[in-house]
Amino acid sequence: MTSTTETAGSNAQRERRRRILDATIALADAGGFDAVQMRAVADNADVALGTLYRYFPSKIHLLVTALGREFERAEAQSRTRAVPGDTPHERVMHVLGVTTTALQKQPQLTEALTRAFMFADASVADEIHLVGMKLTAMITHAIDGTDEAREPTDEDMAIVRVIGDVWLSALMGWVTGRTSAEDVTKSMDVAVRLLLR
Amino acid sequence: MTSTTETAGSNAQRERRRRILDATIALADAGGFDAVQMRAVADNADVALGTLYRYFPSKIHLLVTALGREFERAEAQSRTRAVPGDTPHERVMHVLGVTTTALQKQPQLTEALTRAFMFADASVADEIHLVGMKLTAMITHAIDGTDEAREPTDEDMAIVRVIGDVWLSALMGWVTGRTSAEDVTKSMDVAVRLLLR
DNA sequence: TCCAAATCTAGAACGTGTTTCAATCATACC
DNA sequence: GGTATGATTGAAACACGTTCTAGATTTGGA
Repeated sequence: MTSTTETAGSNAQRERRRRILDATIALADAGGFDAVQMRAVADNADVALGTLYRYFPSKIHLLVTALGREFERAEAQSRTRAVPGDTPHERVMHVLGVTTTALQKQPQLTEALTRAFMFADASVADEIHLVGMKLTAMITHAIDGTDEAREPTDEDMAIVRVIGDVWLSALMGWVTGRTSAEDVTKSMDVAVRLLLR
Repeated sequence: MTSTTETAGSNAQRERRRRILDATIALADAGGFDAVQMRAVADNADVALGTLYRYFPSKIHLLVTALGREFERAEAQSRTRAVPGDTPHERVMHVLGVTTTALQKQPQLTEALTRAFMFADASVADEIHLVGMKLTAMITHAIDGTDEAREPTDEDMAIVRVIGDVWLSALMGWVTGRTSAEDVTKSMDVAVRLLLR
């Protein structure tokens, strides 16, 4: 579960890394993507600018790594409980609804992390992949419900990927201020209905 | 068909606007998003930097407007011919395949325009909306085939939107170098199969 | 034709992501 | 303890999007 980068290095280095990511989340939560300024992150984390760049080679790496840490938390928590709902549609919509509500409560943070995710290039592929895995794990868990033993079929996985794509597009519309939070829920509902029938 | 902004102003102004958009496309085609530098666009279009900003308030506006112009061309052309294929699935995949192939031939241009599209905020909503309409028009046309008279149902429109979302996500993966062009076609095929059954 | 207003130009200047560098500090090994 | 190696610091510098300004040019109406 814990990846190499999170445990590598001395105690002091792990502490620095944690302070940097904490400062990133705090700044993002307060003011969104634009407020996550590298000098501000360095100051708040009590490291020099050069050190920040030694840990994270770009603002995008920094934000996507922070996103990965948050997603890890969310997915770990979701894994502990069965998802309520009688049908796959209900269960998937429940997970997406809970997630969307959580994101709505921290719109600036969501904006910062989503923008970084969308802008990330190939050099961030590993972190992106981690986030994608967590998301598909959450949705797959919802489709299967309590039937833990059931192995997801190829069809299931394809559906989950499409749902993830629609979710990302909807989120993009929301964080860029072009659609409302209800629109996100609505388009997810339509997509899930079309796919899980 | 022609919007206000495209025909407004004097001849000289329309010429300037055209030169600016031409320079934008040329730079994007040659070097992608990063190569579209505002000073370079202004130089190549033979206008002052301040004039460029008077015509387009930001780099994102500039690129999204250029994308709109390209899409307008593509959609106008697609409207002239019936889409080959016997089923909606075949026709949609044909349109998406042709489009993906065209994008592959100009990867830098695609990268520049897609990145701008993804980064655009609410202030670019009008231009974004135009692009979205052109895309859904193309896909709807493909679903209906030669049956021009048929009015698209709500279900059709919902399906088209989901396809558009998946397409955008796939494109994002491709332009950021995380997936291959075949992956784009493959995920489109899976999504279309799931939706048009 | 002439004038006022709008537009255009050239260039300086600012903010923020990123790079670089010399000096200092910490760590591991002898 | 002493030292080599690497990490950290502080600060300067650069790149590019964006803003601003003062003067030249164009335009549209009297």
